[in-house]
Amino acid sequence: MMIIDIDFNSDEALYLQLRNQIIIGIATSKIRIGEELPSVRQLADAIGINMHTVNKAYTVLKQEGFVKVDRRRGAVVAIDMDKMETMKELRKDLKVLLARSSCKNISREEVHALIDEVYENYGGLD
Amino acid sequence: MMIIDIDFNSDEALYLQLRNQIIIGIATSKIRIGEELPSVRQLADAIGINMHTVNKAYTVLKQEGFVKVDRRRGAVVAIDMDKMETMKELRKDLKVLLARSSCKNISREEVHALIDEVYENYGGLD
DNA sequence: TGACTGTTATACAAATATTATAACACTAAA
DNA sequence: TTTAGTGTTATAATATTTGTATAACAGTCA
Repeated sequence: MMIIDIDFNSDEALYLQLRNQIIIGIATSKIRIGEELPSVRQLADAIGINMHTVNKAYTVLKQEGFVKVDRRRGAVVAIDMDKMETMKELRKDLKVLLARSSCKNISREEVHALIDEVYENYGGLD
Repeated sequence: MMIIDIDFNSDEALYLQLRNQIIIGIATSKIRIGEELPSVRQLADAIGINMHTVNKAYTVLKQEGFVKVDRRRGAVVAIDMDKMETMKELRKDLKVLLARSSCKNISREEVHALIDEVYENYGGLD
């Protein structure tokens, strides 16, 4: 199972930290397509948080098309290829992110380089 | 003065919508460095929201180094060049964003293209 | 003085986040 | 068939965040 580390001092909601780390886990193949996520009770116990907080993360992941739920196997990684929807969201997020960086004198080239850096760090996913 | 349009049906907090739009406004030179933002009361009236909501947006912008406060002139656009800090935050945001896109089969090249597209749309800021 | 700044202090309502128990329907294995 | 494991749902309680509402304060400027 992948390692999840939650920052209880972060201002980011627990269920969102969980969601983000699971998405990163999928992208970096620490969790494979078809693989089962730990049960809500297991993961909640392991982290030391409530079952419902994990359940909320799983529900969001399901709505966003990262997992499907199988009665027999629990939450299973399964990607919905809603590429258009995702592109739309990405564009909106990037608008703010690029405005922020531009204000702070971070050039377009530096952003491109930063992206490549993150990709390399992930170990060449493409 | 720049145009602010708030989506009251959005799940994004009003003060964050405000913050983001002002940052985009600065990046796209709709508000220039040294220029004064409308007073909290003026802007609140114009949008039809409470003074404190605008004040919160301004406080966040100040903490993040986008405006400074002048007793005489109110909130003035002034960028703190805390480039290192901003880079760190960008990297963290990009980690999640790129993981998300990678899961949805959006390639590295498509992300680069999307970024260039947003930049072009802004009118070539650098 | 008078009108305007941001700031601060309360108070309140609504929504969200988190925890806590408990039960339900279903599945798989003993 | 019992038992233990899934996710799901319901209900309740608490804490935090968000947004609004008044009101006052100290400083600035015409």
